[in-house]
Amino acid sequence: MVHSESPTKAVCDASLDGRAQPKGRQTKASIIEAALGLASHIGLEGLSIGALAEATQMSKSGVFAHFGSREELQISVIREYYRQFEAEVFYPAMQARRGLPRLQALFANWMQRVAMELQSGCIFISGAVEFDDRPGPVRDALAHSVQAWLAAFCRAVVQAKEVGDLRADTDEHQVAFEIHGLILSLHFEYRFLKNSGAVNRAHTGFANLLARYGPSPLS
Amino acid sequence: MVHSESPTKAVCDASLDGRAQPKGRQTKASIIEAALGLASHIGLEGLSIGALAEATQMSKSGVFAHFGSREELQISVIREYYRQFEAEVFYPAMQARRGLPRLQALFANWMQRVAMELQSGCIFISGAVEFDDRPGPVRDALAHSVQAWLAAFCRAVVQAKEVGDLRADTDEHQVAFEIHGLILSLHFEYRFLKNSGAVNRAHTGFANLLARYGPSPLS
DNA sequence: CAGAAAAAAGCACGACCGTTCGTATTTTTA
DNA sequence: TAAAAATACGAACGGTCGTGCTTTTTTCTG
Repeated sequence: MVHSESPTKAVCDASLDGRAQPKGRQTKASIIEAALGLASHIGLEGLSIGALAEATQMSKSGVFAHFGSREELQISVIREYYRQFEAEVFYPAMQARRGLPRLQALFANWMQRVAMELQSGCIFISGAVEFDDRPGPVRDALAHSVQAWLAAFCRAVVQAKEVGDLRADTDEHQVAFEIHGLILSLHFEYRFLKNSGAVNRAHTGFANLLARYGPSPLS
Repeated sequence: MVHSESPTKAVCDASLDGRAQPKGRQTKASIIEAALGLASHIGLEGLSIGALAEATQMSKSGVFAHFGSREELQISVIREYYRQFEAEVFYPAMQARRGLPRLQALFANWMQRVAMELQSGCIFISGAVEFDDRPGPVRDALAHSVQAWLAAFCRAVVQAKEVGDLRADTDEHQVAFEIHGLILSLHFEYRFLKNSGAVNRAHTGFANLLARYGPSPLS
């Protein structure tokens, strides 16, 4: 419950006091926050209600009652992760000028979020691996979030084309595919192999990409 | 080191008959094979001895006795996957000429193995996500296998440099990083998002990479 | 402040987990 | 072929899982 305040539902008053918000919602929010912390370490599948109850100093049934099922809990975690991802990766980059600056900001924030924040991993990546063979509502929620983000990234690439920062014949999906690859490779090498050189390689890879897709000096 | 050719123990006679091999080893091998099949669907962490017993039509304790612990079973699976990876990705590509042809063969086989074989995923990738925060012998075995393969791939890049198929100033680790990214992006989009266009994007990405690192026409 | 409503706890369940142990059955060896 | 060794089984253990039910406690409201 550091800052977690959902601007969607009620008016925001958590900064003042938690009282105008019904008690239930705010403990639910704090449960989700703890769950997100756990899930980013051990994965969505590793998330257990027992461990979550211990982490929040509650009883298992007390935690459970807020969601009604484990799947609903997992979906709530996915939604919260998406919200934070938006808030820390997407929106800040929107302040940068359209085109290359915004693209660079998006990539930098993405890198930061996905691999470099101490400890916690990215549940878009771990979830993709856990649920690639497991259909159901959790997978659907995850795929929906991931696709929303990738689509947003693609839009930024298109804008960069329109502004003239990328060649007019650039295939935005190809660019997104390759950049996503850099992120995934960074996640793999930095998080799993503990190879800190991966950070620079991701930066270099991004620069190489821009050099290739950047406007040709002759046109 | 992709050294471990690992027909280490007995002479290979499984092709003829299983009889010269002690009975235990051959059922153990069949257990591992079934375990590998299970693990590539549900992950190394999802592998359970009960499910494995059911798949092999054995009792839980009968399966268990061959390994002594679940971790040892997981490690056996990792070793077997590495062996198959070697046999299907690495060795076949060794028949191609050093340099670009071999690099292309390695990449093609890698793609095939990692994402395109129906259903089963890559436990190097799923394992990396499952064990990036979980120290222990399983993680060590996995990291060892992964690093052996990545090192072998790097060697092929160096050879391509030596032969003159890549620019002399190419950083082989950077190339490996970016190609690994293409594989991971393929795995992500093809396996999780079920986007079949990812196959062509990986190919295109590889071609783009070669164009960049290929010998400059001026030198 | 009282009563209604919401929230959390307590308890129990069936299922599955990895693991152990004693025993029956094979397979290998002498 | 008989003894010895390897192999498989069945039952059971303590533990954790997700999930229902009932009761107690807390919070909100008139």
